Amino acid sequence: MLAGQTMPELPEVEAARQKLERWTLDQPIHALEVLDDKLAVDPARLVGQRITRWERRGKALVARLPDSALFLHLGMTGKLVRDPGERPYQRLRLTCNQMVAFIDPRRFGDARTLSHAEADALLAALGPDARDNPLDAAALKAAMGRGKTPLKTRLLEQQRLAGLGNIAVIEACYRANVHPHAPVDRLDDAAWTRLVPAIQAHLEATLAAIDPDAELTYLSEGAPSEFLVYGHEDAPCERCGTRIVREVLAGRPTFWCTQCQPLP
DNA sequence: TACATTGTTCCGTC
DNA sequence: CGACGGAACAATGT
Repeated sequence: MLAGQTMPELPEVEAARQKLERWTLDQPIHALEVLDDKLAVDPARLVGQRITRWERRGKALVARLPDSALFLHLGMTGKLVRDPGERPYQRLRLTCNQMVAFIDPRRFGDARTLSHAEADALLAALGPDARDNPLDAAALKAAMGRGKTPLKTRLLEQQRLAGLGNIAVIEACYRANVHPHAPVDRLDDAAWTRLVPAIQAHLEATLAAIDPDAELTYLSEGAPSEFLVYGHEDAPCERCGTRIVREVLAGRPTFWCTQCQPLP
């Protein structure tokens, strides 16, 4: 049972998309304030137009308007807040019927005004969305490619499968009893077959734990969190009691049970 | 202080 | 030399 959010991964971005729909869909943009010069957002291309659609693919969000598109990525600490008042770290303020602020303390997020063609190209560069287009085992295997590259590395590549971040990959591998360092060439069909529902189960459990009306809160803000294996270094595996191992791979912490997730 | 975190870009290696 | 994988980068709170 999962509770709370950490980084914005696919489920958090989907929750943000739903908020944006509730707050801005079919409404003309009354004002757009760019509070951070790093964001290549041109209000002149957007103000006065009506948002006809909010799309999401993986962690990417795109607002469609008649003549332009607005790309939004939450990065590591991004969130959307209604009526932000004087809260710090606001980077963008979008006002339709009500004001919505893009708040992002780490500033790893992004927002850009794009043409529809540019937005299409950006979305097309991403792999299939990990939730909207659930892959079967054969398609997942094909998407992960060949070679000695660790499964974790490939699952993180957004152009292969869009939406999974470090935590989602670690949790899915644990659920599937697959070693995150396993070279993709070494995984048998049974492993690919286990990975598909493992990924889905993690995403759905995380999504179900998000209160659609509450502001996203992150671990650094003291949000409660309960992962199956992420962060459990040296703690006993909940299935077999073996001590959970931590190692850095692809520059990010990796956790697994050496008993449940043997290296193939 | 070093570390944590994301996705992209760069560079060394095979 | 092409492909690949690790490191660096940006930013800031703990």
